[in-house]
Amino acid sequence: MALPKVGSIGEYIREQRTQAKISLRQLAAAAGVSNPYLSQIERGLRKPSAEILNQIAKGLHISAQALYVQAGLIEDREPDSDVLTAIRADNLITERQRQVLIDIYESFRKENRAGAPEEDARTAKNAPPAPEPHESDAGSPPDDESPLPEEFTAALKPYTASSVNGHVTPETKEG
Amino acid sequence: MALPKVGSIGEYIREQRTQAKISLRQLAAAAGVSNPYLSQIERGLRKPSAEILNQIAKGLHISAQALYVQAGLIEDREPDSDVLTAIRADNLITERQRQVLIDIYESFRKENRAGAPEEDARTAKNAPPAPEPHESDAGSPPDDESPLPEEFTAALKPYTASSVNGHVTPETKEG
DNA sequence: CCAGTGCGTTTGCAATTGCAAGCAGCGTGA
DNA sequence: TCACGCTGCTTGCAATTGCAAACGCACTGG
Repeated sequence: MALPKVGSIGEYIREQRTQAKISLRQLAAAAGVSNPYLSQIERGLRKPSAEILNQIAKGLHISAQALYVQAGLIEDREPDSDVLTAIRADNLITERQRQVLIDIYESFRKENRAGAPEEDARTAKNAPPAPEPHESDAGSPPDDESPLPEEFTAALKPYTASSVNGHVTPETKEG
Repeated sequence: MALPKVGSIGEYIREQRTQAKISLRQLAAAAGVSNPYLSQIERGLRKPSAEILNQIAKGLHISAQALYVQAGLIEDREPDSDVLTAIRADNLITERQRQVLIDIYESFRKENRAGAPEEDARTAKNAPPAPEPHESDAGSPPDDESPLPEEFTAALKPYTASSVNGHVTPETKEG
């Protein structure tokens, strides 16, 4: 059981690194870890400690939280209701902006589901005990089926359809 | 290089444990770690890995994030808002989608600041409540009246151009 | 008084992390 | 062709994690 889970975090790191167009040694130097160790981490041969993980996150200029979540080290929050709840609770944006954000988020989720039926979002280590019924407040707008206008999805296509997903490993060749 | 914070995380754990009125062994059992090791962690003699930390957090029924912050493993960057925190913590969207959402949200905030610096965005009459885009034709009507708010398309402009994933051209492959 | 049970701690060891050094492959220039 | 620099990968080894077993102490009670 030691192996499989660790792999995803390694893949994720490598994905982020290649996206950033930096070499393994560069990231290793930026993160303050040795290059062979980073190599082993990326291939899932080693399970980096939290400190190393944090340094790698800094080297990649990504959120350490995202990395921990990928590593399955943070799992308290409800994964899907959190963003929507926060958006609905935010009072610094207009109602229309709120709806746009919600639609975008749901569109992303939908695209991910369609494009990657395998729940790449890292198989949950613990089965979600009870899906919290995050009921909307009284004044919530009835979200109907048609979430987004056409041009909207069209504008998002470049991110959702092909390139954003990016789990297809464009030129990850090994062996 | 030893982090001086390691002590603080131990103190924090012990604090939480005593507050919960549970013994060291009980917490060790609940967290799935050995009692001697937990003892050493609490006294700062050992630096627990992220996995152990996560298990301890679960055993304590506290947020793993809080523990990571205490351990100095997460930048204590104050969350700009709950929305951003939630977006960053979400693992059901890709990294690029995350960035798009963050950028859009910040763009909204920025526009709101410029337009109505002191007025609560919710009270702004600028935004009608819930737009109901009951589109009839899925074709491309002349965009004399876009169903999308202007701020939205403005926010998306920078991404549609080229800069979402940094610089790489999405589908400009050499073939 | 001594067995039994709980607490936190110490000790010794297998397993693992993380690194320095070195290896093989690829592209560039003399 | 060789030298150089770059890419990532493999190999030993010190240091550390994390645990099982055992220790000392306080409390209960037969």
